[in-house]
Amino acid sequence: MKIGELSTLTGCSVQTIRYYEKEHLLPKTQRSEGNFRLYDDASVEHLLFIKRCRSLDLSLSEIRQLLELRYSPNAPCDEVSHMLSSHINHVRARIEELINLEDQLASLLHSCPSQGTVKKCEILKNLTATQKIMS
Amino acid sequence: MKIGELSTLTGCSVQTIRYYEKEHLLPKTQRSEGNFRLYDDASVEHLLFIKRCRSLDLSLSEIRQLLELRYSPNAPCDEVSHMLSSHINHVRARIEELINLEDQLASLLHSCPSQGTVKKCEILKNLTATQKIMS
DNA sequence: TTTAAACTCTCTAGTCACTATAGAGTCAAG
DNA sequence: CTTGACTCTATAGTGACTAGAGAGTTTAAA
Repeated sequence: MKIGELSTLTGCSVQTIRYYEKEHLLPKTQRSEGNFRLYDDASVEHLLFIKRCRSLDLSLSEIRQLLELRYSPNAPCDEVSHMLSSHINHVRARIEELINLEDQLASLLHSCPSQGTVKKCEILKNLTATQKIMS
Repeated sequence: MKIGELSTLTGCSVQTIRYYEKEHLLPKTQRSEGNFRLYDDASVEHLLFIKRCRSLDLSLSEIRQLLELRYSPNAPCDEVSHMLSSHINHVRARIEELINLEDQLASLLHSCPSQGTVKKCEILKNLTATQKIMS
């Protein structure tokens, strides 16, 4: 199959597929006479693996490592879980940050009744004056 | 004061300050005879405002808008709270996404005892075979 | 007075994971 | 035989910086 079909089968855009090839996440394929990339079922599989990893927010370089492991059947598998658990730690840390942010933003929003003019806006005052926000 | 002092006073790097100027978040300053940027207390204030907004994850273009409002004392202040509440919605949506992600990653991690080799690794199998992860 | 260190200047390129475009070539149907 | 859909490569843009080169300026010590 050509790149367009791979694209519709996997839901990755054509440009993204070419980009993955350039980044060595996909191996270079055979080409047709007219220099079109040719793919097979294994390519679909391979690309879907990448897509699932991306949907878990793994970086391309993490995925590259996973792909290497995937094709090294006798490697110890704890590398895989190690990577995943460090990744989950990042995610958890980011969640903490965002929840904190949400609190700050909510306090800031409550601090101003949103009537009147900017001159008296408590939000802008709070952004100007202090790191702490009074709610 | 020169840019280095502004940098230490605000905790923004020198490059970042110059970048903000280029992006019109900071006005162009006076220059010394030797072409060094010269700042005053108002600059510190201004930059700290930007920094606080960044710490709330507001984008530079959102901050540009806030700065405009800040210097338009008679503008209605609900633009400010409107921007903030749409921002908080983004933050909340992102938190939802990340919590979902965390669940998926945790299931994936649990699916493999992390002993043995890649060949039998349930994590890789789950990443390969299906979108759903068995825990 | 010299000179060395520390600071500043502009300009350019790199980061990440794409996305968008230009301009050219290939292929299948009408 | 031409139109339209597809594909190719190469380049530039996104956001918010960060890093570096290479040059000029200022300040302090020798």
